[in-house]
Amino acid sequence: MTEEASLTPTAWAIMGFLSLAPQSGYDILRQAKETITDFWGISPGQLYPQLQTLANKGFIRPIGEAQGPHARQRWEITENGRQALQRWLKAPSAPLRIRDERLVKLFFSSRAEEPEHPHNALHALKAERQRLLTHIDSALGTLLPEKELPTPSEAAKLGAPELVIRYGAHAARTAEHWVKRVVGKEQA
Amino acid sequence: MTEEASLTPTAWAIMGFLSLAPQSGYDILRQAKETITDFWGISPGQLYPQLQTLANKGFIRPIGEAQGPHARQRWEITENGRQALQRWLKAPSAPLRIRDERLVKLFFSSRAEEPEHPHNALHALKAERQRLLTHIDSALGTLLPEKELPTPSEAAKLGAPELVIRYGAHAARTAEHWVKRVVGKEQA
DNA sequence: GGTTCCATGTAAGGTGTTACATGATTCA
DNA sequence: TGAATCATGTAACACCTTACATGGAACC
Repeated sequence: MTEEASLTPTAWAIMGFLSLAPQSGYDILRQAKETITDFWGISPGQLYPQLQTLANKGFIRPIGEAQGPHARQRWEITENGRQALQRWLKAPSAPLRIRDERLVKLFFSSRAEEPEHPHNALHALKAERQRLLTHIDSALGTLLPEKELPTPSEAAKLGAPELVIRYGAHAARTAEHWVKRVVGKEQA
Repeated sequence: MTEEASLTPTAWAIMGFLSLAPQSGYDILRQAKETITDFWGISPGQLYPQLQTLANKGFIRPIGEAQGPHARQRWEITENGRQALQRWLKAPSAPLRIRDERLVKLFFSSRAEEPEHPHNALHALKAERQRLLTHIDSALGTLLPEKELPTPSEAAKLGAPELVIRYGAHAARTAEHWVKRVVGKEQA
C-alpha cells in the first residue's frame, strides 16, 4: 500500500466527494467551490488528471463506458477506494500552510514613508476578511438557518461538514471583528 | 518597471527584512522563522536564489566583496530597492490561500466507519492550533509583556509588526477556544 | 444547423519544498 | 588539526495555476 502515501490531499478530497455520491468531475468542482475551497482549493487542471490517476489505482471507476473524448463522465468510488479513504482519515496530516500577502505587507508597513500606512494595510485586510466571511455565510445559509456557535451537546448532533463550515465562519467573523476594533470607528 | 510585477511576495519579504537592517541570508531566514513564518514561510532553497535575482535587478547589493564560494555574505537594500518596496506595499495583494489537510479530513469524516470519528479529527485540529498558539505566544513574549487585544487608541501607538503578531495570536487563541468548546470537557 | 454554454482535457510555467552537497568557521 | 556547526548553494521534483483547446449538449 505504499502507493497511498503518494496521493495528495487533493486526490483524497476528490475521493471524499465521490464517497458522498457518484458524480462527474464537473460536479466535484462545483461542490468543492461551495464547501472546502477556503481551506483546500481545487482547480480543473488539477482535478481531471487526478481522476485518471485514481482510476489507474483502482480507487474509482467510470460509470458506464466512455462516450467520446470530451463527453460528460460520471465516476464512483470502489470498495478499495472506500477503504483507502478511511485509512487516510486516520493518518497524520500535513501541517497547516497559509500564504497571506496582506499580512506580510502589514508586517513591513511600519517602514512605509507615510506614517498612517498601517491603517491602509489594515483596511485591505478587513476587506479580504469581509469577502471570506460573506462567502462562508452564504455557504452556511444553504445548510443551516442560524449562525451561532453550537454548544458541545448540539455539536454532537451536527455532522462534520457543518462543523467545519461553522468553524470557518466563526474564525472569519472573529478576525473581522478584531480588524474593525483596531481600525476604529469607520464603517463598512 | 514591469519587472517588478514578476517578483513574488517572498522576494518582497526578503527586501523587507533588508530594509530593517543590512544582514546575511541566514539572518533573514532566522528572522522570518521568528516572525512571518505562520503566514508566509521562506525556505533556504527559495531564499538564496532570490538574493541573486534581487541583486541582478539592483534592488539589493552585497556589503563587502564576496570572500569565497560559501562564505557568509551580508546584504543591504539600495535606494531603488527601497522605492520599489514602498510601491509594493501600496499595490493590490494576492488573495489569501490556505492549505489545511486537517479541515479536509474533518469535512469528510462524517463518512468514517466509526461514528465518533469527527471527535478524533477535532482532536487533531486542536493539537495543531495549540502548537500554533504556543509558537505565536513565544514570539509575542519577546516583544510585549501583556497579551490582550489592543484598543484602537493603543493600536495607534503600536507598530505594524506587533499588530500582525497580535492578530495571529488572537485568531489562534479564538480557534483554540472554539475547538475546546466543541470537543467538550476533556483537557489539554 | 448554428450558437451558446457545459464539460473535459492538456500544456506550459511558476512557486516552493526537500534533500543533498559543499565550503567556511569555531572551538576543543 | 579534527569535529561540529554555520552558511550558502543547487538540483530534482511536487504541486498547483493559468490559459487555452476541444468536443458534447441544449436550445432556438
